[in-house]
Amino acid sequence: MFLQQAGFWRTPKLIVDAPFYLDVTLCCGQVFRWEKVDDWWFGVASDKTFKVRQLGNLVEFENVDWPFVENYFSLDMDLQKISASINRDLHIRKALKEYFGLRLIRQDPWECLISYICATYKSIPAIRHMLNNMAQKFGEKTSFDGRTFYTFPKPEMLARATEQKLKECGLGYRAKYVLATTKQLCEGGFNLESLRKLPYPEAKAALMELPGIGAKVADCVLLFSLGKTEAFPVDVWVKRVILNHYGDKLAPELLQRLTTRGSLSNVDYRRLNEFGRSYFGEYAGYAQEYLYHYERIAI
DNA sequence: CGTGGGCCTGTCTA
DNA sequence: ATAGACAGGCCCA
Repeated sequence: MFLQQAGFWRTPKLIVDAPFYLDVTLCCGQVFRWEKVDDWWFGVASDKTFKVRQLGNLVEFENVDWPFVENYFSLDMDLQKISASINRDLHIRKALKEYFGLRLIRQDPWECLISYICATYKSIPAIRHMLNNMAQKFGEKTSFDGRTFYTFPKPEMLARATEQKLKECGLGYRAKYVLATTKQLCEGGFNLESLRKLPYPEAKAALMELPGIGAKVADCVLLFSLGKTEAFPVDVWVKRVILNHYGDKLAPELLQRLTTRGSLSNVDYRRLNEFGRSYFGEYAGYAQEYLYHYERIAI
């Protein structure tokens, strides 16, 4: 992965011998709590507070070791192979070319789950706001590099919250879903990690049993934290991508409904999801992320 | 079993 | 300024 290590021991500098585009990876909407100060990104992941930056193919980081960084940014995945696998048409080819090096982050499943319950019907700045409020109220305070951070609250901590307290974090109607799901994870026999072993459809069905988790949230959790690269979340942006660039690959009737109706029905979600997975294959989730980001930036 | 309407509230635009 | 629309959907009737 890296060819050489040099420099001051506290700040390892690694020449990464694999395509990696840090800024896009952290900006493309998969994670919400990273913060850029000058050219350093500061973040908390699984109770580790660290910073990372990229200068060309030189990646520097502090307060964390290389194996963690490599795993977190899934730099062990062969992006050339993935790219070749999803490179099915001219449109995605442009997205791949523009943002090559965008990586799917391996998030903590618990944090990912709560984050995406909160993400429903909200804009990214608002999601960030909610999650930071929750971390500040229920997480642990840490300090690093002269700055203050809060870890994402553990399930036991959040289980002690009340619906009112969560609403004060700006969650609105999502508060009761977060609380109910948290309690099921703490008390009930629901084990998030065990979903890794299940095939995609079964893991998805299991997630959708939890309060506040529909098909879209389940797909996000599976893709971003449980290693299901074939998951293909369909949000308003992906719907736009499909309408604008893949309409000719859909049934005319479906295309007609999508253009006339605003919101996506459960059935139409499933159809778009199935389209994405069958069209792009086992790495459909990577295709989704490149297309999503490309469409958002193009506005 | 498929569909339509309501929903908390932070942000952004006019 | 202040209202109004919209936001990475989910649940229930």
